[in-house]
Amino acid sequence: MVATIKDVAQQAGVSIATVSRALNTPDRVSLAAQSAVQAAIAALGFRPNLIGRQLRADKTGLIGVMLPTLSNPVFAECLQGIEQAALAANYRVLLMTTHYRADREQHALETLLNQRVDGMILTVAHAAQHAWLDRLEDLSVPYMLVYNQCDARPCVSVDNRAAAAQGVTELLLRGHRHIAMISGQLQASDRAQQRYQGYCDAMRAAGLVPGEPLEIDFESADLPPELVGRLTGPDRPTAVFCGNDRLAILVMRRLLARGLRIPQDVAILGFDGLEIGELLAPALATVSQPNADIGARAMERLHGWLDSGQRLASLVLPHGIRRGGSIHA
Amino acid sequence: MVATIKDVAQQAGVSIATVSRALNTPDRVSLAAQSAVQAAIAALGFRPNLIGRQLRADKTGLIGVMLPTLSNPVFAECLQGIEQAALAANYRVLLMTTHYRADREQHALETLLNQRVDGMILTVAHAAQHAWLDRLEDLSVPYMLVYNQCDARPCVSVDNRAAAAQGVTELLLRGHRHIAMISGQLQASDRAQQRYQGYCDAMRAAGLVPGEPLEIDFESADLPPELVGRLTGPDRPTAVFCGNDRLAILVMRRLLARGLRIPQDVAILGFDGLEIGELLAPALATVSQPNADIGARAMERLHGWLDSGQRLASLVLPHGIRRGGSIHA
DNA sequence: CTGAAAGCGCTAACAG
DNA sequence: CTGTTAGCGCTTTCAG
Repeated sequence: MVATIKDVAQQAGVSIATVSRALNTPDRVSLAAQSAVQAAIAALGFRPNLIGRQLRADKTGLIGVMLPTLSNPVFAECLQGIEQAALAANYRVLLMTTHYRADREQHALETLLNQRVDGMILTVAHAAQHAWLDRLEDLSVPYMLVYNQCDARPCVSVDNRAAAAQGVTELLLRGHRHIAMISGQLQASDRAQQRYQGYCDAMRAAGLVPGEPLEIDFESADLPPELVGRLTGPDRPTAVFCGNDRLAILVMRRLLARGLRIPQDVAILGFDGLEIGELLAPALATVSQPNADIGARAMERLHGWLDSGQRLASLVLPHGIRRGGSIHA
Repeated sequence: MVATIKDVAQQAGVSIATVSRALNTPDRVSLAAQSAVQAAIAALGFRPNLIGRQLRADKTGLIGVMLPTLSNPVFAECLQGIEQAALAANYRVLLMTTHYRADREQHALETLLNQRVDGMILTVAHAAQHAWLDRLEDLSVPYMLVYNQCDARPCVSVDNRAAAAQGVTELLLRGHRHIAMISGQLQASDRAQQRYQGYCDAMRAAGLVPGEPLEIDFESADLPPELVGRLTGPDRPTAVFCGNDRLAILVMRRLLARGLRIPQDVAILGFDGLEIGELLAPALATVSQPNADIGARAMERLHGWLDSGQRLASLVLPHGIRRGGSIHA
């Protein structure tokens, strides 16, 4: 059906080796052969089968990307950055999402490994203790973590703990003393834990007792009533720090619907820096991360690693504080 | 380094054929051999090289997905749906984005073809006349278009023209007579053209003269001043229909910043049904599409095609009208 | 139930 | 500069 290098060789009246050379090292082929091959390629509509090439070369030019979800624009933006950089480095992207589930992480990693991707860009639940990451190291498969932050692994992230502390300090500076933190399940995300640490740091530095984190499912579409009760009841906090912008948006919606005024009755601070937050009313204040950059830089570093064989260190990118109507009038 | 089927065979004291069978058709292998092979696999940490399998089978289990951008959540949500359905059907996703550029469309299609994906899910600029799509048909590579809507091709989409007309009719019902349409470049998107047609249909049905479309780059981060001038000047429209939600959000922001009240001074209607629009103030009214479903259904149909060899017809999914504060108080 | 051998499409020695 | 050949890892006849 579809033409192979053999057909081209026959059509052009040369050997398959010459065709291969004409394709890969044109300078080592006579002009006559070169043009005969080109003509044959055009006539047959030949396109090189990358599978054959990959098997032979033991390299695929594929980068495996594993992210929790694309419904959170944080990861979509990051993936956009990865894809951009991958294109520049002439790699292709194989995508898998895990929805914060360990079984899907495992399945994805296994699949990517079997597909013999040249390298991986991953966000995992817990970078520090992760049997599969250890396995990647054993196999010396180059990989970069994004969003995860962990001394022992190559990561591209912001300094989650410091960033969270700085964000909470903004709330403290505005006079808040009763500040709650809402987070996705700590057990499903080391970043969530680090951000909680940062919250604790800032509270303690101000001589306050940090509250327990109020956990909620990362992918839930709304707040559980119990949580809404705590945020609107008599003992409610005057400010809420949310572990990510998606949660912050859910909280804002629910509290506004309950008739609370933001920021007068309660201030809201997010984490991520989603663009869309700026368009909300009030505009969402947030600790911002350079999401597309995180992806792009991770891909660039992975490319360097793949090129040089040299494992690269982690990269901490600067975070920002975006002030907005949700924390001050 | 990494174990192959040969190593497993040696370790287990059987032939490579038996190993292969133990992997693929365990029932055709004796229990003794089976367990010897399993032991060897575990001992060596063997994982089957899919590249070898793919070359042999002339099937990759890969689905090529080509979308304009992931910065627009419409496509991220769609991709999420695709990925979900691909997982269920045991396919993997190879992702490329085009940023509405013809050269990148071409490059992506070429790459996917060379990588021998089993099928493709695509959004192209213009489905009707598209040389590469014709090429796919010639090669009988199964593909499904998403968002594009075109009689001659297999598409999963809403009825763009009817949906747009229905949306504009909502504005007409509220007494608007001077309704402008803002759109991404018509030349880069057949959907944009169809939606403009729908706008024209509704206007004419009301005895009004449709305006020329006001074009703006799909990926621009803000409105050009010239356009802002037209929307705020003395002859400004009382309602604006935007070809997608992202544009609508930009327009809302700009006009609010200029001191216009929405919807009293100007009503805004979007197209896409992004969730986030509900959280804006005022909430964005929009013509909604089932984005994740569009992706998932496209993948399911592609799977059917791949399974049966039977090309499947297009699927038109229902759209919705989401009323919101941006068109009525 | 098992093994030997061919071959998927391609590249890279190795000879000439 | 060019052709012959081996072989990447795997599945699948075809014999036994």
